Amino acid sequence: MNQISDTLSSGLEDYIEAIYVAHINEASLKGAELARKLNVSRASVSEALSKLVAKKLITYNSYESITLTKEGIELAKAVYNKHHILQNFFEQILDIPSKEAGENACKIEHIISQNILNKMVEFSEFCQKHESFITEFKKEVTQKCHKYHQ
Amino acid sequence: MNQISDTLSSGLEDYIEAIYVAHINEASLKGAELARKLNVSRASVSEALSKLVAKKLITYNSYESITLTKEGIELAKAVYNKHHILQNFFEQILDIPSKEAGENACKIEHIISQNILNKMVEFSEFCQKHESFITEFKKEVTQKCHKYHQ
DNA sequence: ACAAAGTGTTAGGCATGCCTTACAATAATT
DNA sequence: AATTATTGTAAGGCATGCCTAACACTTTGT
Repeated sequence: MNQISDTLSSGLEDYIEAIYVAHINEASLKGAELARKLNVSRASVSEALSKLVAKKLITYNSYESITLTKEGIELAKAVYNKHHILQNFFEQILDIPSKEAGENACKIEHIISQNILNKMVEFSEFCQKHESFITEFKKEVTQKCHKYHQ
Repeated sequence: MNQISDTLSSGLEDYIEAIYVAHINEASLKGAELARKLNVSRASVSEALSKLVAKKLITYNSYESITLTKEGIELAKAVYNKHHILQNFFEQILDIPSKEAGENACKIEHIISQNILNKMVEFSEFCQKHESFITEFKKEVTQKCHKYHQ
């Protein structure tokens, strides 16, 4: 069972997301390179790619570069979008440094509900229309920090 | 190794958090009850409790109720706080229904960085001082929904 | 006191995902 | 062409956490 299920484990989502990033950059990607990108062993990548092939999300032959199928692209795009929504929200609204925002987004993207993500987008848009609000917030936080460090 | 490490796996965090909730409600809690609360088998609870005992976070003898040690309380409180910050943020700021907010908080609490949680608190406080902002947001979202469903 | 109900534990398994080691196959370089 | 570097895979393990089944122990209620 679960050969071609509709959802991916968070581990496999990480792999397909990384493959998608290469795809939109029109960069060719082999297993060894993917292992470096994700900081895992080549063996782990090998296992993961087999699973993604079994689920028909990628096409892959040893020593060639990895290709996403149509379904793979759709699925990867969904994960990638989640990542971006979170990253933007953390950076733009909460004023979190980019690196930290990205690291957190990477983990949360696998478990957060779509409804919350949608609300995050709406909230961001609302904030853009009331620009001064976030500006004010950032100003206040900065002042607070100064107080603590005086 | 890892008998008494300083951090808990997300699974164990769930257990200790549930134990803490009983603790602040001054309710006595046995393994079987915990299993029902967390929707897992008694066997899984048994394993988890052994680990928490080994880490000296709880005291537990079969057929008696579970007690948190001082360290256990500290650790549980930290997890519990994270949960609350997330739940509040989702409910108050993003206007997410309570149940969904709680379910998401339960998962995200294990992986989100403290810095983001702190910013969420600050942002919530800032919003409270500018009450109309969130009120406006909720109003707009509601209107949007009506448009979609017309 | 004894049966029934509730509680706890152990053993054996499943699924994820990661690792190292060792080996195989291909690519690149001399 | 031969050597070296890179890449891929298979085997065997580790850690998490969850499950069922079977059995043991305790508590409750008649």
